[in-house]
Amino acid sequence: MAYERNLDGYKTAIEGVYADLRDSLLRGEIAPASRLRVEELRTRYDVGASTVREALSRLMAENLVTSEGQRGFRAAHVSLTDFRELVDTRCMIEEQALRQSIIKGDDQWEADLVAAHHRLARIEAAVPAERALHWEQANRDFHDATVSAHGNRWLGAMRDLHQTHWVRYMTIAAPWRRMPIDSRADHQAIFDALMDRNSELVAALINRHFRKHASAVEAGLTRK
Amino acid sequence: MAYERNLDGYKTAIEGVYADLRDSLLRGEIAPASRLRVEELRTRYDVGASTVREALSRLMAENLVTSEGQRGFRAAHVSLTDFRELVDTRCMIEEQALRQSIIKGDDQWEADLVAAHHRLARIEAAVPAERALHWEQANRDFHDATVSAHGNRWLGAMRDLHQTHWVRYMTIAAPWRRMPIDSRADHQAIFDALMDRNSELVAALINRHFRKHASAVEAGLTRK
DNA sequence: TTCGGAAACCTTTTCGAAATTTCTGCGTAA
DNA sequence: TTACGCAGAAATTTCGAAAAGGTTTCCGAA
Repeated sequence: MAYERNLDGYKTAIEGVYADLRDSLLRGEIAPASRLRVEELRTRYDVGASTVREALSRLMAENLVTSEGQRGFRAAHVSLTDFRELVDTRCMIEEQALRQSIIKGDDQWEADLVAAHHRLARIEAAVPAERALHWEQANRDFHDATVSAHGNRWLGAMRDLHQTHWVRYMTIAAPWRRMPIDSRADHQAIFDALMDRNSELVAALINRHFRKHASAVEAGLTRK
Repeated sequence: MAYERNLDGYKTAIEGVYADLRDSLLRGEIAPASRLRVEELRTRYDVGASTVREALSRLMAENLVTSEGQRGFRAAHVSLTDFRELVDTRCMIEEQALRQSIIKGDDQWEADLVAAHHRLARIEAAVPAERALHWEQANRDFHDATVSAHGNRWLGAMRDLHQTHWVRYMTIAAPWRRMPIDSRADHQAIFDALMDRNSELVAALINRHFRKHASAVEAGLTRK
């Protein structure tokens, strides 16, 4: 298991280990529920025991890692039940963020949204090769732009957390599912409804949109 | 600043320091935004540096402590803006948890709710001396009982987090406000609406109930 | 006086070994 | 066969000192 990581560019060693470990967890390189032995990580990153422990402690903040007194750390477990609960709350959070954004959104919000949607639409209309390269980022930017006017940090933090775990489930259970077949129409519809400031329609659309993505993950989770 | 703490009863020293520090933070014994020096805490609890650091790292999970690379830890800051955002999301979360509970609630939920409401009503009808002693716990138990059937761990975790910070703001900004004058009528109305499974009414009542509490805190925060 | 820089000081961060606890495998007794 | 217990191994947790980085103070030059 000899692989060297680059921990440069971070202010402290803890941050470097934290970032790399987080990345491994989100990429699915570390299996859910597997043990994260301090001694093992210590040699992998070539740092002290407490540096590793502190990085792991910080990952506990995002529920990516769990710990049980005197029994070490583990990667967060995954389950169909857990994922379904995640989807439910994610829908709720996104819906609320969108409703707030529609209420508070100013010209700047609209302008940013138009731009983000334009970029995404271009990519979704492009050939598969290009899509694969940029879609993920453009998709995320678009969704971020839709809610960018909500202006509530607590809501934002919850949204980030749910997005993080969503990505992890995607990677673990449906890594092939890069871009859902019909997301282009979804995004157009959401964009139009937002420009109309039609909250009810936006709410209905985003729920459907998310649950469509979710079903692919559920299928992947069930298969195992 | 010589005060001895009891760290017994915890599996690890980290957990003990974590629990005591958390308590101090919630009691307002540690001022918001004040620095949390490792060296100072080290001597206070008579433990090693990394034990303190890890306890602080775990408090970061709950946003009770912040850290900036190479510049140590600080108690979370408070502000009127932050509190208002907290209140908004707390209302949203509680409303959703209640709606889910109403949908999923079974006989057990109803029975527990009746019992919790009964206990709370007794205390709210009692003489001030007794109220002061038990109201806080009974109030919390009642609200927990109202949402106990929602069955979504993500929602539950968010709810706990918001409740934690709510308590902190209460303690910091309005420590005298033990029991709002008219919470008795509020709780009765919420209870009745729940038994009727009237979601819309419950939603309206809980928002009003929370914002009533919140205004006392806002006044306290503004005064400073 | 004001500014720049350097030294002294303080704090955070990092490490590795020691202490503590849990896990594992094996032998013994019921 | 199953249960129990007890070493030995393995892993976690804890400590305190040393290294690294930030902050303050003070001195001299402009």
